[in-house]
Amino acid sequence: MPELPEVETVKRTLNQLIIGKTVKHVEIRWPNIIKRPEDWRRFSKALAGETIHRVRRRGKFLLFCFDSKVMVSHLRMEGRYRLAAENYPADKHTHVIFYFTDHTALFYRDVRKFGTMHLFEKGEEWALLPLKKLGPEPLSPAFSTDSLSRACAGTTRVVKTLLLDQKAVVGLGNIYTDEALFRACIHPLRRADGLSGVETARLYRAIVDTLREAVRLGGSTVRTFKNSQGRMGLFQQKLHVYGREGLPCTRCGAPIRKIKVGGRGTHFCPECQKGGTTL
DNA sequence: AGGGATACTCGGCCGC
DNA sequence: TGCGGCCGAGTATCCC
Repeated sequence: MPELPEVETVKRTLNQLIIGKTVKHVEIRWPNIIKRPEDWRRFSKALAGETIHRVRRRGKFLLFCFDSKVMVSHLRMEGRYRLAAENYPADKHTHVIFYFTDHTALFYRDVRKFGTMHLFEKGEEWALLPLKKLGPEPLSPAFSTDSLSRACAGTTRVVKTLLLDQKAVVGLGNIYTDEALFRACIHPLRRADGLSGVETARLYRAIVDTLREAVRLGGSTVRTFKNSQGRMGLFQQKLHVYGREGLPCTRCGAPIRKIKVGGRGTHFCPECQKGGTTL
Protein backbone atom coordinates (compact mmCIF):
# COMPACT_ATOMS: atom_id res chain seq x y z
CA MET A 1 0.00 0.00 0.00
CA PRO A 2 1.84 3.02 -1.24
CA GLU A 3 2.30 5.84 1.24
CA LEU A 4 4.51 8.90 0.89
CA PRO A 5 7.85 7.08 0.59
CA GLU A 6 6.55 4.63 -2.00
CA VAL A 7 4.80 7.33 -4.04
CA GLU A 8 7.95 9.46 -3.89
CA THR A 9 9.91 6.48 -5.21
CA VAL A 10 7.44 5.94 -8.04
CA LYS A 11 7.61 9.66 -8.86
CA ARG A 12 11.39 9.59 -9.15
CA THR A 13 11.28 6.49 -11.33
CA LEU A 14 8.65 7.95 -13.64
CA ASN A 15 10.64 11.16 -13.99
CA GLN A 16 13.48 9.08 -15.37
CA LEU A 17 11.27 7.09 -17.71
CA ILE A 18 8.51 9.15 -19.29
CA ILE A 19 9.55 12.82 -19.49
CA GLY A 20 9.19 14.18 -23.02
CA LYS A 21 6.92 11.41 -24.22
CA THR A 22 3.83 12.40 -26.17
CA VAL A 23 0.51 10.61 -25.77
CA LYS A 24 -0.84 8.96 -28.90
CA HIS A 25 -3.99 7.68 -27.27
CA VAL A 26 -5.30 6.35 -23.97
CA GLU A 27 -7.09 3.04 -23.61
CA ILE A 28 -9.47 2.81 -20.67
CA ARG A 29 -10.50 -0.72 -19.82
CA TRP A 30 -12.16 -0.01 -16.47
CA PRO A 31 -13.83 3.40 -16.62
CA ASN A 32 -14.52 3.57 -12.87
CA ILE A 33 -10.85 4.44 -12.33
CA ILE A 34 -11.49 7.75 -14.11
CA LYS A 35 -13.19 10.16 -11.70
CA ARG A 36 -12.87 13.32 -13.79
CA PRO A 37 -14.12 14.35 -16.25
CA GLU A 38 -17.42 12.63 -15.56
CA ASP A 39 -17.49 11.31 -19.09
CA TRP A 40 -14.39 9.09 -19.14
CA ARG A 41 -14.31 9.19 -22.94
CA ARG A 42 -13.29 12.84 -22.71
CA PHE A 43 -10.31 11.82 -20.55
CA SER A 44 -8.75 9.98 -23.49
CA LYS A 45 -9.58 12.70 -25.99
CA ALA A 46 -8.12 15.45 -23.81
CA LEU A 47 -4.76 13.72 -23.41
CA ALA A 48 -4.15 12.80 -27.04
CA GLY A 49 -1.24 14.86 -28.37
CA GLU A 50 -0.13 16.08 -24.92
CA THR A 51 3.52 15.76 -23.85
CA ILE A 52 4.59 14.90 -20.29
CA HIS A 53 6.88 17.55 -18.80
CA ARG A 54 7.29 16.27 -15.26
CA VAL A 55 5.77 14.15 -12.54
CA ARG A 56 5.19 15.69 -9.13
CA ARG A 57 3.90 14.38 -5.82
CA ARG A 58 1.43 15.87 -3.32
CA GLY A 59 0.83 13.64 -0.32
CA LYS A 60 0.10 10.23 -1.79
CA PHE A 61 -1.02 11.68 -5.13
CA LEU A 62 1.04 11.70 -8.31
CA LEU A 63 0.64 14.68 -10.64
CA PHE A 64 1.45 14.09 -14.29
CA CYS A 65 2.05 17.54 -15.78
CA PHE A 66 1.28 17.77 -19.49
CA ASP A 67 1.26 20.80 -21.82
CA SER A 68 -2.17 22.07 -20.83
CA LYS A 69 -3.47 19.32 -18.52
CA VAL A 70 -2.60 17.78 -15.17
CA MET A 71 -3.52 14.20 -14.35
CA VAL A 72 -3.81 13.49 -10.64
CA SER A 73 -3.39 9.80 -9.87
CA HIS A 74 -3.82 7.92 -6.60
CA LEU A 75 -2.53 4.35 -6.37
CA ARG A 76 -4.60 3.46 -3.31
CA MET A 77 -3.52 0.00 -2.18
CA GLU A 78 -2.17 -1.74 -5.23
CA GLY A 79 -1.93 0.63 -8.17
CA ARG A 80 1.26 0.34 -10.22
CA TYR A 81 2.74 2.00 -13.29
CA ARG A 82 4.96 0.16 -15.70
CA LEU A 83 6.60 1.42 -18.86
CA ALA A 84 6.95 -1.17 -21.62
CA ALA A 85 6.80 -1.62 -25.36
CA GLU A 86 3.35 -0.77 -26.72
CA ASN A 87 2.72 -4.40 -27.68
CA TYR A 88 3.48 -5.65 -24.17
CA PRO A 89 0.72 -8.12 -23.26
CA ALA A 90 -1.58 -6.46 -20.73
CA ASP A 91 -3.22 -8.81 -18.25
CA LYS A 92 -6.74 -8.60 -16.83
CA HIS A 93 -5.64 -6.31 -14.02
CA THR A 94 -4.36 -3.63 -16.37
CA HIS A 95 -7.06 -0.96 -16.52
CA VAL A 96 -5.55 2.08 -18.23
CA ILE A 97 -2.88 2.20 -20.95
CA PHE A 98 -1.19 5.40 -22.13
CA TYR A 99 0.23 4.79 -25.60
CA PHE A 100 3.07 7.11 -26.63
CA THR A 101 4.19 8.21 -30.07
CA ASP A 102 7.55 6.41 -29.61
CA HIS A 103 5.83 3.00 -29.49
CA THR A 104 6.19 2.60 -25.75
CA ALA A 105 3.26 2.65 -23.36
CA LEU A 106 2.60 3.28 -19.68
CA PHE A 107 0.49 0.50 -18.15
CA TYR A 108 -1.63 1.17 -15.06
CA ARG A 109 -2.28 -2.10 -13.23
CA ASP A 110 -4.44 -2.31 -10.13
CA VAL A 111 -5.76 -5.63 -8.83
CA ARG A 112 -8.25 -4.02 -6.44
CA LYS A 113 -9.41 -1.38 -8.96
CA PHE A 114 -9.31 1.12 -6.11
CA GLY A 115 -7.01 3.65 -7.70
CA THR A 116 -8.30 6.96 -9.08
CA MET A 117 -7.38 9.39 -11.86
CA HIS A 118 -8.58 12.99 -12.17
CA LEU A 119 -7.83 15.18 -15.15
CA PHE A 120 -7.69 18.97 -14.83
CA GLU A 121 -6.85 21.96 -16.94
CA LYS A 122 -3.38 23.04 -15.84
CA GLY A 123 -3.63 25.20 -12.74
CA GLU A 124 -7.14 24.33 -11.63
CA GLU A 125 -6.13 21.13 -9.82
CA TRP A 126 -5.18 22.85 -6.54
CA ALA A 127 -8.57 24.44 -5.97
CA LEU A 128 -10.57 21.24 -6.41
CA LEU A 129 -10.82 17.80 -4.89
CA PRO A 130 -8.90 15.62 -4.37
CA LEU A 131 -6.00 18.05 -3.72
CA LYS A 132 -7.98 20.95 -2.29
CA LYS A 133 -8.12 20.08 1.39
CA LEU A 134 -4.77 18.37 1.88
CA GLY A 135 -2.63 19.35 4.87
CA PRO A 136 1.08 20.26 4.88
CA GLU A 137 3.81 18.14 3.30
CA PRO A 138 5.67 16.43 6.17
CA LEU A 139 9.11 17.05 4.66
CA SER A 140 8.50 20.75 4.03
CA PRO A 141 8.70 23.80 6.34
CA ALA A 142 4.92 23.98 6.31
CA PHE A 143 4.88 21.03 8.70
CA SER A 144 6.28 21.77 12.15
CA THR A 145 5.76 21.01 15.82
CA ASP A 146 3.59 24.12 15.86
CA SER A 147 1.37 23.11 12.97
CA LEU A 148 1.00 19.64 14.46
CA SER A 149 0.10 21.10 17.86
CA ARG A 150 -2.58 23.26 16.32
CA ALA A 151 -4.05 20.29 14.47
CA CYS A 152 -4.06 18.20 17.64
CA ALA A 153 -5.61 20.92 19.76
CA GLY A 154 -8.64 21.23 17.54
CA THR A 155 -9.96 17.68 17.72
CA THR A 156 -11.25 15.09 20.11
CA ARG A 157 -10.15 12.23 17.89
CA VAL A 158 -7.49 9.71 18.81
CA VAL A 159 -4.02 10.43 17.47
CA LYS A 160 -3.88 7.51 15.03
CA THR A 161 -7.08 8.65 13.31
CA LEU A 162 -5.81 12.22 13.15
CA LEU A 163 -2.58 11.17 11.46
CA LEU A 164 -4.40 9.08 8.86
CA ASP A 165 -6.80 11.74 7.65
CA GLN A 166 -4.39 13.87 5.52
CA LYS A 167 -5.32 17.20 7.14
CA ALA A 168 -2.83 17.53 9.99
CA VAL A 169 -0.17 16.17 7.66
CA VAL A 170 -0.22 14.30 4.34
CA GLY A 171 1.44 11.09 3.24
CA LEU A 172 0.93 8.86 6.26
CA GLY A 173 -0.97 5.60 5.83
CA ASN A 174 -1.36 2.62 8.09
CA ILE A 175 2.29 1.51 8.03
CA TYR A 176 4.04 4.80 8.69
CA THR A 177 1.45 5.99 11.20
CA ASP A 178 2.07 2.90 13.34
CA GLU A 179 5.84 3.23 12.92
CA ALA A 180 5.88 6.93 13.77
CA LEU A 181 3.76 6.43 16.89
CA PHE A 182 6.10 3.64 18.01
CA ARG A 183 9.12 5.85 17.41
CA ALA A 184 7.48 8.60 19.46
CA CYS A 185 6.42 6.17 22.22
CA ILE A 186 2.81 7.29 21.96
CA HIS A 187 -0.16 4.95 22.25
CA PRO A 188 -2.36 5.03 19.11
CA LEU A 189 -5.50 5.49 21.22
CA ARG A 190 -4.29 8.65 22.97
CA ARG A 191 -6.60 11.55 22.31
CA ALA A 192 -4.89 14.06 20.02
CA ASP A 193 -5.89 17.00 22.20
CA GLY A 194 -4.50 15.20 25.24
CA LEU A 195 -0.90 15.11 24.02
CA SER A 196 1.58 17.26 25.90
CA GLY A 197 3.88 19.75 24.19
CA VAL A 198 6.80 17.39 24.66
CA GLU A 199 4.87 14.50 23.15
CA THR A 200 3.75 16.55 20.16
CA ALA A 201 7.34 17.61 19.52
CA ARG A 202 8.43 13.98 19.78
CA LEU A 203 5.68 12.92 17.37
CA TYR A 204 6.69 15.60 14.88
CA ARG A 205 10.31 14.37 14.91
CA ALA A 206 9.21 10.74 14.69
CA ILE A 207 7.06 11.40 11.61
CA VAL A 208 9.80 13.33 9.83
CA ASP A 209 12.57 10.87 10.71
CA THR A 210 10.51 7.82 9.80
CA LEU A 211 9.49 9.22 6.42
CA ARG A 212 13.00 10.53 5.62
CA GLU A 213 14.56 7.17 6.24
CA ALA A 214 11.86 5.33 4.31
CA VAL A 215 12.29 7.63 1.32
CA ARG A 216 16.04 7.08 1.48
CA LEU A 217 15.48 3.33 1.34
CA GLY A 218 12.98 3.49 -1.52
CA GLY A 219 9.90 2.78 0.61
CA SER A 220 8.59 -0.53 1.88
CA THR A 221 7.53 -3.57 -0.07
CA VAL A 222 4.89 -5.23 2.05
CA ARG A 223 3.14 -8.43 0.94
CA THR A 224 3.80 -7.85 -2.77
CA PHE A 225 6.89 -9.72 -3.84
CA LYS A 226 6.02 -9.89 -7.51
CA ASN A 227 6.93 -6.26 -8.12
CA SER A 228 7.64 -6.51 -11.84
CA GLN A 229 10.12 -3.68 -12.25
CA GLY A 230 12.33 -5.50 -9.77
CA ARG A 231 12.20 -2.32 -7.79
CA MET A 232 11.61 -3.27 -4.19
CA GLY A 233 11.79 -0.93 -1.25
CA LEU A 234 14.05 -1.86 1.65
CA PHE A 235 12.30 -0.13 4.52
CA GLN A 236 10.22 -3.21 5.35
CA GLN A 237 13.35 -4.55 7.05
CA LYS A 238 13.21 -1.56 9.38
CA LEU A 239 9.62 -1.97 10.52
CA HIS A 240 9.31 -2.12 14.30
CA VAL A 241 5.59 -2.79 14.74
CA TYR A 242 3.71 -3.00 11.43
CA GLY A 243 3.00 -6.62 10.52
CA ARG A 244 4.79 -7.84 13.66
CA GLU A 245 1.85 -8.89 15.85
CA GLY A 246 3.02 -11.32 18.53
CA LEU A 247 6.71 -10.81 17.74
CA PRO A 248 9.01 -9.29 20.37
CA CYS A 249 9.37 -5.52 20.44
CA THR A 250 12.77 -4.54 19.04
CA ARG A 251 13.22 -2.14 21.94
CA CYS A 252 11.90 -3.98 25.02
CA GLY A 253 10.99 -7.51 23.94
CA ALA A 254 7.30 -7.34 24.85
CA PRO A 255 5.03 -8.96 22.25
CA ILE A 256 3.66 -6.46 19.71
CA ARG A 257 -0.10 -6.15 19.88
CA LYS A 258 -2.62 -5.56 17.12
CA ILE A 259 -5.91 -3.77 17.74
CA LYS A 260 -8.52 -1.92 15.70
CA VAL A 261 -8.56 1.86 15.68
CA GLY A 262 -11.23 3.52 13.59
CA GLY A 263 -11.59 0.28 11.67
CA ARG A 264 -7.88 0.09 10.79
CA GLY A 265 -5.52 -2.63 11.95
CA THR A 266 -3.13 -0.96 14.39
CA HIS A 267 0.16 -2.32 15.70
CA PHE A 268 1.94 -1.09 18.81
CA CYS A 269 4.14 -2.11 21.72
CA PRO A 270 2.06 -2.28 24.93
CA GLU A 271 5.15 -1.43 27.02
CA CYS A 272 6.94 1.25 25.01
CA GLN A 273 3.70 2.97 24.04
CA LYS A 274 1.96 2.86 27.41
CA GLY A 275 0.61 6.15 28.60
CA GLY A 276 -2.98 7.06 29.38
CA THR A 277 -5.33 6.22 26.58
CA THR A 278 -7.60 8.97 27.85
CA LEU A 279 -10.84 7.06 27.55
C1' DA B 1 -21.35 25.11 10.68
C1' DG B 2 -18.48 21.72 10.98
C1' DG B 3 -16.67 17.72 13.16
C1' DG B 4 -17.28 12.83 13.46
C1' DA B 5 -18.97 8.40 12.17
C1' DT B 6 -20.50 5.39 8.46
C1' DA B 7 -21.10 3.58 3.66
C1' DC B 8 -19.01 2.65 -0.50
C1' DT B 9 -15.67 1.10 -4.00
C1' DC B 10 -13.20 -4.06 -5.24
C1' DG B 11 -11.15 -8.73 -5.54
C1' DG B 12 -7.66 -11.74 -3.45
C1' DC B 13 -7.52 -14.37 0.35
C1' DC B 14 -8.75 -16.72 4.58
C1' DG B 15 -11.42 -19.86 7.29
C1' DC B 16 -15.07 -22.96 7.53
C1' DT C 1 -15.59 -26.87 -4.15
C1' DG C 2 -18.26 -23.04 -2.42
C1' DC C 3 -19.17 -19.04 0.18
C1' DG C 4 -19.28 -15.34 3.47
C1' DG C 5 -16.47 -12.03 5.57
C1' DC C 6 -12.34 -9.23 5.84
C1' DC C 7 -9.12 -5.56 4.33
C1' DG C 8 -8.21 -0.55 3.20
C1' DA C 9 -7.68 5.24 1.13
C1' DG C 10 -10.31 8.67 0.32
C1' DT C 11 -14.74 10.70 -0.78
C1' DA C 12 -19.79 11.15 -0.30
C1' DT C 13 -23.24 11.19 2.79
C1' DC C 14 -25.67 11.29 6.96
C1' DC C 15 -26.00 12.57 11.77
C1' DC C 16 -25.54 15.38 15.67
